[in-house]
Amino acid sequence: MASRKPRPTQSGRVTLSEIAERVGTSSITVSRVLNAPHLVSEELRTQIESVIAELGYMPNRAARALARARSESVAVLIPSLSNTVFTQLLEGVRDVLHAAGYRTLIGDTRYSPEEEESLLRAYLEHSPDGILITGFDQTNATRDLLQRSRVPVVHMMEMTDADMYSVGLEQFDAGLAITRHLLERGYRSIGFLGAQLDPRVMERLAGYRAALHEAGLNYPVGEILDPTPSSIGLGATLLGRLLEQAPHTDALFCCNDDLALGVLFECQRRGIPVPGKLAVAGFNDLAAAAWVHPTLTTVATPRYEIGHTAASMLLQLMNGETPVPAKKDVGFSLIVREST
Amino acid sequence: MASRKPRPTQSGRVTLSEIAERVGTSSITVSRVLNAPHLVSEELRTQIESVIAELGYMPNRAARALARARSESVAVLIPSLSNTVFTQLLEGVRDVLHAAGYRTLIGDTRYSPEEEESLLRAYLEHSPDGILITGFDQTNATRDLLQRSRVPVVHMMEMTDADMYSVGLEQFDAGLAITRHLLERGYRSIGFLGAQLDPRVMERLAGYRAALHEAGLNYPVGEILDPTPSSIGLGATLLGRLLEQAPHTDALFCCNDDLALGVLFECQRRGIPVPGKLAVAGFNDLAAAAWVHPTLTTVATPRYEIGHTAASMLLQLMNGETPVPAKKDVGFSLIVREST
DNA sequence: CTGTTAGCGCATTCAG
DNA sequence: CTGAATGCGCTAACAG
Repeated sequence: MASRKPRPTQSGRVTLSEIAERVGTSSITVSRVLNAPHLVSEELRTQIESVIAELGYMPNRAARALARARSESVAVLIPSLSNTVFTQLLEGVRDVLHAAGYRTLIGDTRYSPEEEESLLRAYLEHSPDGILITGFDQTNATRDLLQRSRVPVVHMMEMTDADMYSVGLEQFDAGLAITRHLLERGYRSIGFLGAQLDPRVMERLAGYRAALHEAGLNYPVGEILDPTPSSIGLGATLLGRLLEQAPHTDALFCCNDDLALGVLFECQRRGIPVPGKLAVAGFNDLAAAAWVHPTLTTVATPRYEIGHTAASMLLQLMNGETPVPAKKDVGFSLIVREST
Repeated sequence: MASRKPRPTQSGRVTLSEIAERVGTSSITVSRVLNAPHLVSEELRTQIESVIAELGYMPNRAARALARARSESVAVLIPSLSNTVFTQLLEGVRDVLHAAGYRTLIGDTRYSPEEEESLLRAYLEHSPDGILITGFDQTNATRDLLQRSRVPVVHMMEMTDADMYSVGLEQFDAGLAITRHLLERGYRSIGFLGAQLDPRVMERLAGYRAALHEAGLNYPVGEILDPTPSSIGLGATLLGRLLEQAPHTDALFCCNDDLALGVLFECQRRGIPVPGKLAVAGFNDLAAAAWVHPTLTTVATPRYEIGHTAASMLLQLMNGETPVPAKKDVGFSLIVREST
């Protein structure tokens, strides 16, 4: 009767039931050896284990995910892979999640909320068990997708008042702190160099302005804002722009260390003494900051810890627990070096 | 008769058959709208499409992968995520593979063949349709896994004589070229700073030695090899070691720009004129090289292009085509700047 | 402790 | 152009 052609054996890979057949048992028992070995008798277990080893059996995650409605994967969305700030964060994430048996699906949004939305849409098809996402600057559609997916989400890098799980630091306070430091050092014409202009940079800018304001100052001519991605080269360029626009600037807060390094290099090239003629501060405390000449004053941000903590919080959520507190502030520290 | 409790509806997500039911058709037709829309009548199609949009249907990749025995994902194994050399390579990979509808599973091996093996084992469970891997320094077990999986593989970064698909450059030749450049500039006591000591560094070292040899020279006292991961700080440290061990060194080839930058900074600190007293060359042409003072002579390596080309080659293999040639040499270029 | 039954969501095969 | 039947590989639920 049945005249249909069977599909060719698909993957060619060894399956649970092939192992079962070899041993003379059922596939569910083999499955148990893998997932709950204490439920299988010593004898059968060792027998099955040896066949598994012999045949080089390798479980099929797609089948498991389908049957269990859990993928054991986590989507991680960061703005950029070529910025070590985020790759260090990823290391913290990876260390926690891999130890717990999860895979990470890494997505680079290129600092674009639209790209983030599109990546999220793609990754949701994989039914991630959890999501780590950078900041709070999501499109409405992204927020909607997150909500309707009912997948636990932890936001990284910033703090918020909203009712969301998050691990980060107060970017505003950090901008405030480093600007206050410059004020304490006696600088008065303090400029600001900003690039990329993502939400964290804008918060630092707001902190900078607030610090000037509380000192009874303001210095709008010293603010250079450029939406281009940050780079050392851009730092050099923007210094040029600043010196034309506000030649009397005596100190400069750069929104990140890349810009600050570019500024330092350009100062060397132009023979501008740092900090004698111009003090320079950065943000993030990248590896070069401690070695460049003069060494760079900056704000150290605990990226690894953010990733680690956020991933731990997500683990709790994926286990059905409720992390307390829901928001963790990992803080920052002012690193005063030679450049100021 | 049937008294078993049905499983609770698993994911809660909208499925093909729910959409089919709403429209009054079968799930296979809905599937066709997604995968082969030209096979469905205009009328049914628009009707189905609107229900898909209305319900926010999202395909389940696990189910699709299981049914098609294809995951539409590619595993990418690189030594380090915190080295921009590899993140730029990943950008090339990503641009090609995402455009072709593939997801990338990124694995950071920490320069360890054993870690690489363990990651590969984990990722093979996802049935990747292809694999991109760095270099040729795999464990025997890794080679075996790759072979038996029958998944297409492309190796990145280096060249080989073996019969494998690969995209890279002759690390030996690059080391040779930059050392020849130093020789042409008249330097004779040319040292070598190496860290990490991965296969690519060792090839560059071999190229360096060959160049000295063909000039009738050798300078073993000027070779500093340290298995520690590269960093700017390590460059500074190793310079100190070199100056003790071989104070008459007049030029230095650092196995990468991180070390070279550390050397340059430390020279500034110690008041050693570059290139007056010591010429310095790096490798990779990282962003800082063109801006540091003095600007750094180095070898530019086309990382993005390697990733892009390797991914394109892998696409061909996954489509059942045979890439010709099987090995692509993307070359390198000597960038001569102020430091030599 | 072990096995049977059923089904996860989708796509291939073949028959209309 | 559309649909029914079937199975991908695995595991939850239940019954022995």
